[in-house]
Amino acid sequence: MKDNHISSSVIKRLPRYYRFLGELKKQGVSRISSGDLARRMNLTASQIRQDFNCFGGFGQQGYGYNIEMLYDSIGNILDLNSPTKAIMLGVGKLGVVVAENMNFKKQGFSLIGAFDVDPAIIGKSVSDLTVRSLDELEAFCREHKPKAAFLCVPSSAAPELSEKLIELGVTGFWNFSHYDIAIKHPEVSVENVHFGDTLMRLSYKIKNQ
Amino acid sequence: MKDNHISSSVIKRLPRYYRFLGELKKQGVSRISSGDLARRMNLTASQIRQDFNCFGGFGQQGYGYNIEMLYDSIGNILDLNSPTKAIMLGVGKLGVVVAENMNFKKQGFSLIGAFDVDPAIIGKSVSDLTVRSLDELEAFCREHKPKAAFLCVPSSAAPELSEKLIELGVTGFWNFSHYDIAIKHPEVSVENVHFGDTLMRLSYKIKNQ
DNA sequence: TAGATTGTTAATCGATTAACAATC
DNA sequence: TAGATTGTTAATCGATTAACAATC
Repeated sequence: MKDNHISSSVIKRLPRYYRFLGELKKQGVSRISSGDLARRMNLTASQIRQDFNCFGGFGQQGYGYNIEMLYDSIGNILDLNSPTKAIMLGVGKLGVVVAENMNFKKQGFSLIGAFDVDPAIIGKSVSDLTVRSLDELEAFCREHKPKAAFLCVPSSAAPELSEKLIELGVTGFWNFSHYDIAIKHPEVSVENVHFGDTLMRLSYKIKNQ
Repeated sequence: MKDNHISSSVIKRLPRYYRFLGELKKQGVSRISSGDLARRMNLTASQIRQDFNCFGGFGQQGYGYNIEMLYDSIGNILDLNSPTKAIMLGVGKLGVVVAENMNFKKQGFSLIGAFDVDPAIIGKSVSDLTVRSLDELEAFCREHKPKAAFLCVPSSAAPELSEKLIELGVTGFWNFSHYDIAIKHPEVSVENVHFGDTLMRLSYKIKNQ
């Protein structure tokens, strides 16, 4: 498993491969050819072989790929097996839904804290955690050193908060706000979840289909 | 505004341009150069000029771009000004949060109905609508002809439901489930919102940053 | 006019697809 | 062995960047 520079186009596709292979594994399928997988996923066999080759030769000529090995291997590349400590900032309705509907463990994270500024929310419990006051953030981070932050706060609160989190050692953001963290801080990792953007794209597609 | 084939890479960037320009407009800025916008958005000036040129020459040499014209023009390309009728399927916690936190009007949609199978949910009101039983779906669609569906149901319910919706005239899906609608139906438009995929990518990025 | 900045062409870079020899 | 399917190289395609003449 040589992970020495996998292109970002390949990385974007990995979670989808991971889901499809996980599904096949669950169904008890043990091997699959690039052609068969291509048909199921609506890709070309060529692309699948190129992609899978980035991280070591798990295929076997004349036979195909071993699903379990491939699945585990993608999981390792995505680092899903050594949970990254994460905290949630902003536990409004969105935060609660996100916290309670995700299986963070399966996706490489462990949620170890949740923070809010609203006295009506502080003290509530969310997915086995008690929501803390934002005042406790600094002490908490110095003690537990979370590496990731799930940002479910309003955009207006995001600039100051992200600044503080970076100072406290956070290096990755799962960002639901519209504030663009990466512009001031190209050194941290950011995954934006922008519902509105996807809706606007859908609007375009429907009109132009 | 010649919309005769804008590449999909450009389309993906349009919502972000739209947000940044909307912000500038709100701040009362009336013009901007590609260089200045590039700095703010972390893009190259060249790319911005190429992108904006796809849909007509709104720039002026020696001066820059008129923000209001550009903003409106992108809004028109994305078709945000003639709302597409949409219905929501599945009004669990996620559905409620989505329905109540989005400003659909601003993003080109009008939510005209919401459906669920759970008797405990049917009858509740969500964002000015009363949740209906799924039994009413067919009659409702024949009468109101929604073109878009927001799919907030479990993945297991998605295949059958999407099939039915397509029969009833839906041509666009905002899909929160993991079921891959596009494979069986390449003719419909789909925007997937896959939280888990973005989390896995974040996991990779944090590890490899 | 001089300076600034676009529109657009050409050059570069990267990603996808096609092809086929290697090999299980 | 014969058939299937990979690994990998080469060809194609598309997207991004660079450069500069056009022009406000």
